[in-house]
Amino acid sequence: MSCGVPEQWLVGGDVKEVDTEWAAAVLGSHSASAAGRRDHQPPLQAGATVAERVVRKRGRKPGPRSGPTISHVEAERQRREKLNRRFCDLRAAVPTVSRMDKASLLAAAAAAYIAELRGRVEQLEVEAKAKQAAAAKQGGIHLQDNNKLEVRMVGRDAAALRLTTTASRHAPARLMGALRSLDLPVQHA
Amino acid sequence: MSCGVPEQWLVGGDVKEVDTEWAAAVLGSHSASAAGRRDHQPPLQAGATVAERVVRKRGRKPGPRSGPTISHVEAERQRREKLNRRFCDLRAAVPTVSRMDKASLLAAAAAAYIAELRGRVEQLEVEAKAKQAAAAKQGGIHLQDNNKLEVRMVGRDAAALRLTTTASRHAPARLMGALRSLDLPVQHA
DNA sequence: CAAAACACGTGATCC
DNA sequence: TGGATCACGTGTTTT
Repeated sequence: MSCGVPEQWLVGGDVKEVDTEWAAAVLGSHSASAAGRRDHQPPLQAGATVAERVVRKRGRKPGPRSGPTISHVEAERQRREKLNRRFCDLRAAVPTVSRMDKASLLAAAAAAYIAELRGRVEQLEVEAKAKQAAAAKQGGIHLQDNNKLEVRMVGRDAAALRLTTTASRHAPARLMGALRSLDLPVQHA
Repeated sequence: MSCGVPEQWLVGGDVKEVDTEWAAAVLGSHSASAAGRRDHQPPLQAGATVAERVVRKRGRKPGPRSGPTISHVEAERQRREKLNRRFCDLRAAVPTVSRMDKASLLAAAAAAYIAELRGRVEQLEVEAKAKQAAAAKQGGIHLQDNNKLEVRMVGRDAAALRLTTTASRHAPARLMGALRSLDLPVQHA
């Protein structure tokens, strides 16, 4: 039931002029509040609260203005609603079961965004590297730096390799990766 | 200047007790507002507004409460601030020159999020396909039969490999081919 | 009860 | 002018 659709928002048909005896408490601290909290079903549970919403309107003028104000509050309500809808849409997209504050959610979203961009860049770089590798391939084996790979056959069906490199920092790991990428059954490291 | 750091927040040193003659308008519609609008530099531009913030404090008790309220408002302010920070972080991550409403921004973030996830699964699928293709490649050496490849590290930058195969006809040649395809500098065979 | 999170109405401000 | 967006203080609910 969480984050669902409006679900009969503005329930009780006639919503206006609740005729509250307000005599004093002139334009008191904007009384109205009453709202169901998270999980967005345009927060507000049916009951008495709908009335509470429109309290405040009687004598004549609470403050300087009265005309455009009521329209303003509605507009603001719509804005809030839209924003929360977006929040929910994002919650739906997030993997972790959505028990997040809006703040944390935003953080996650930003993280995902940069991750997405970084991924793009990475893939492009990879493609570029592939190009380069393809260009350099036909020459077969070229000994850049002082890298050496000695292969000595042992019997008919066994080979002993000795890889010696200077510059590479994680040469072993890269060798393993390369071998694995060949789908060679590596038994032991 | 947009979305920057606090930049001397709470500027004017002494900020309290603006001594507003408030006699009437007891706890009027929470007067205080005054804020620089978007682009978040903890919204509020230096000037007179800083004072406006702390208006309302005089006689003694505006309403029933006075104690925990002032703490509450501060907490809420911090919450808002944090949230807006997140919003800015997200704006920074977004490519389009960042002239977006919070709502649109959220939408974009959600879109990016799902894109990111979709990219992940896509890449995984691609990898799986690559594995399969590599396995099916006829030149390759795959682990059917009793083929084994033992790798033993010698020092930090040297590796000794031992390839044992049964069925292959020209195992050594194919090994060399495979290694060559990796663009590894092979010195001796 | 206190702290945190949310929703609401309202005053500004910009276009 | 008026609609759209924002920040703010406060009341309410959740933990």
